[in-house]
Amino acid sequence: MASKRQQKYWLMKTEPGVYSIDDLKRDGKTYWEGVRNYQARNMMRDEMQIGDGVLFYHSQVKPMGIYGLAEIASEGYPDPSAFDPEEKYYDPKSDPANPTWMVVDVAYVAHLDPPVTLDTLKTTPGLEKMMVIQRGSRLSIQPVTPEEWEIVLNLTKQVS
DNA sequence: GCCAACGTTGGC
DNA sequence: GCCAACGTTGGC
Repeated sequence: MASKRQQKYWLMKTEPGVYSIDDLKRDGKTYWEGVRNYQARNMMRDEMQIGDGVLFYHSQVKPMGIYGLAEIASEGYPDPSAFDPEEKYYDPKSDPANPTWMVVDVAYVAHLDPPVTLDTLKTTPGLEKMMVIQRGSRLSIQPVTPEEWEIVLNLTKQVS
């Protein structure tokens, strides 16, 4: 067995009206259904590993920003919502024998209090390259560097 | 509510 | 395989 590789860090975006950090706290764990973007799919399928850190970002809310922490709780597996015609995320083109879309499990870790707002991210030295602050950045799953992770956590307190 | 960014679709 | 049209995301 290969030695455990370095922990990686991610930012995952949701609208609180769809799935919020409060929902995740209530559920403890969820699977990240509904991603229909190949770049994001590839990260879940190929790169995420159990124990990776997640910045839980909320869009479409005031103020926008990082509201909590989570962690990756499984490796990638086929997205069940793609196969269910009743599901909003149903994709008739995805063949269960050769699934197009993948999910990972995501487990609750903590709320951030206060949340780290988008405005703060934009004005904090060291975060200039973060994908989430770039204009037109629509990717719902983004890689975060260890340095960025460290800086973000130093901007707030964690509460469970 | 607007509209820029940008991924996807479909005609050719 | 190109690229214009279209739809969606998401900040403002």
